[in-house]
Amino acid sequence: MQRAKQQLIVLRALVEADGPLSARELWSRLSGTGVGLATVYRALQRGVEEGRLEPVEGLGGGVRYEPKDREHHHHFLCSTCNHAFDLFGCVEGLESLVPDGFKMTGHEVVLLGTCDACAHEA
Amino acid sequence: MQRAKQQLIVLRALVEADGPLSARELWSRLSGTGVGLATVYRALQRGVEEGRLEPVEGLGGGVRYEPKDREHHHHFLCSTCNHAFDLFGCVEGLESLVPDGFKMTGHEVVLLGTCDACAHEA
DNA sequence: CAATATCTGAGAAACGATTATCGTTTCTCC
DNA sequence: GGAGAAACGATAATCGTTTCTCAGATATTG
Repeated sequence: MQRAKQQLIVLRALVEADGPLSARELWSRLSGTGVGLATVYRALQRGVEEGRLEPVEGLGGGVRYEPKDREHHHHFLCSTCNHAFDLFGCVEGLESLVPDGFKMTGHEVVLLGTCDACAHEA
Repeated sequence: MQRAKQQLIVLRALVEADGPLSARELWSRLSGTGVGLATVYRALQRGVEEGRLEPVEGLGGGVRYEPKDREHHHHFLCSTCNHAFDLFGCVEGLESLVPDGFKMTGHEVVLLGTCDACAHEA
């Protein structure tokens, strides 16, 4: 088996994904490549250290990761397949929610529902 | 020690909170009452089963709970003290983010930053 | 008050996610 | 090609969270 490029395989799979992936989601997409779960974690950890990846929490169960060079966006979480999709665009009216004395430095928006594929099944 | 009302103590503490609490956050607020962590989990589990409580995920680390009878609202997560605060009001423009074929059934908005108390320290 | 069912706190156990360890393989550089 | 560094996959160890177990306390019913 070829080595030393396993971490690149991991990062490439993340770049090609249409949304943030958890370590295990990523690993299951690499079945057949022989890449071990430990290597997936190593690639994610290094990616974050080097500033290439961004950990994404708040999508139900565990941390997911996405490339850091994406434009500002949010996510859609399918409650059937539990997959997270990138959504481009943003919302308005956030500032009016902030209480006096609080300082907002960022925001997250998650839409919940059913993705296209899952809506057509059932 | 008085018994049989321990679960009420737990639920009351949750109602009085200004945001959703995790099991451990709730428990630490009850130090001095003698209520055990297991009882906190039991009260939370029963509260959810009976429809009184709502689990809230996506606020960084573990599930939090809040009374289900609150009006539609969102949360502010202080990145210093890690406390979650309720925010009343909502935002506009969510529908435009939904991709074709997807069906949105709900949404979550989390504002990140520093709460009033933490902003005045440092 | 007695019999029974429920509730409780403490700690053990289970669980999933992540990290550390190990012997081996591959890479880099000369 | 060879030496040393780095990366690899498998699996064990760790960590925080949640659930389970158990003996005793409390409430309920009659």
